[in-house]
Amino acid sequence: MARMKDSLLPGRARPAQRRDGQGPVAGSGGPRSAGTRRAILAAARSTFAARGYEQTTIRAVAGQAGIDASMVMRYFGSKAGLFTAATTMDLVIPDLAVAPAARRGELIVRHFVDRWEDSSRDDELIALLRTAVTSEAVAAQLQAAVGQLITGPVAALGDDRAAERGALIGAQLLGLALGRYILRLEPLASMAAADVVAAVAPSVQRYLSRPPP
Amino acid sequence: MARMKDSLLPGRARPAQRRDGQGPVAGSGGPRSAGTRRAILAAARSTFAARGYEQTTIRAVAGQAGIDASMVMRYFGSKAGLFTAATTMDLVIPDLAVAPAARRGELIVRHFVDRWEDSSRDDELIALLRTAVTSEAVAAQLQAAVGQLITGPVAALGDDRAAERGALIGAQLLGLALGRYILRLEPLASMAAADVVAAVAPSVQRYLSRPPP
DNA sequence: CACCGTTGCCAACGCTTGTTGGCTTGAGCG
DNA sequence: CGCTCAAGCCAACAAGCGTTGGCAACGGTG
Repeated sequence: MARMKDSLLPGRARPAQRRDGQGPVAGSGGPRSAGTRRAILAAARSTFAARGYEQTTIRAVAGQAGIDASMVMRYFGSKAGLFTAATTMDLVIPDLAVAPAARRGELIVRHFVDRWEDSSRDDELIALLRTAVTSEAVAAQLQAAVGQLITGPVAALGDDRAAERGALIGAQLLGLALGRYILRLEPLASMAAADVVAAVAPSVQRYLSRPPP
Repeated sequence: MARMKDSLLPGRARPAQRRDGQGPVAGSGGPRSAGTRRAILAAARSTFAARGYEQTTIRAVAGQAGIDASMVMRYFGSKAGLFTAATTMDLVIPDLAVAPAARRGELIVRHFVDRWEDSSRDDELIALLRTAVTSEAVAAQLQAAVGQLITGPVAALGDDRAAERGALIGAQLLGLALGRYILRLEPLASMAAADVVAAVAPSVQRYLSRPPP
């Protein structure tokens, strides 16, 4: 089998599987050693976030985790499996109904900016965004995340056109993340989080409430 | 010299230069054969846009241009040189002063959306965006583009805080391009261009005119 | 103690990539 | 015709990559 251009695209479901039928499957959640597993995942998250998918090498992740590259393979089956395991976001879905209608835009923006500012966690979003841009499979993953995290709550308010509003809000928020955390557009990158929220929230508020065209 | 992880970062200024002192330098604009040169550039633009920098191989570009990979090297010196030559945007800077103040947001959004919809040209932006996300050098290139195309015209209106307004508008527009053309968030990706302009323009208008925090 | 599964490392395989140098072809010109 | 020079192709190189299989150390259980 060996290297097949390592495309991260579907069709490479589970190539690893040891030849002896028994033993835990490496790909999903084989509990080999919880400590090492966490070390690998932490190293993978930060490296994927810092360098993107293609420029991240399994050897580098292994080195940062203090183990050998073949260990990463045994734990996660493949580079694509490692990426998947490292970027399964724990979805904290905002509940828009708790805020008055006029402040829901601010609630959304604050929710995401606060999350991203916590640098121990925003690695996942950065890694996902860096990779989605060149991988259709990961792009689909991000589409789904936008659907669940944004369009979903909007639809839960009973809004028709929730899909359109969700996509517009998603584009605004992804642009914000791109400009602030990846491209580091100044002065956006060094503004205080509260100022960013204050600047962007009204736009999101308008996407939430504007009448259909 | 050979392969040095092909990082696209600075420091690899001009490695090509034939050993005989004469002859046109390959890197910048050597007029070897105008037709072939254009064919390579067109193939490079579409491939870089479609697959991103790392997943684009010189062999693929050469194949699409109907020539050999070594020809690409002789024309452009290196993969990084090819990318640079393929993504030098011809800046068409919008003049905001021609529109009344209340319609300048619409003017900006329409300017960029119209440009991107012309698929023969938006390849450059897509390629640039796909690559900027994983290359600091190209990210700097995009920063400069935002400065010239957005912050510049805003500043030309005599606005203080132009930098802040420009960065916010840039983030909104880049998010729009990301969602519509790269991630293809629905229904944003299939909306009519005019509807997109109508939806996003008021946000840009507000970034242009909102009072400081 | 003997057995066995786990954890880990080491060395290699096979493949792709950017890049180089030499060869062939063909047109222009004395 | 014979020479030159650009344009092009072919074959190879060196390196890095994901991935694999075998082997050493160790800890628990009979």
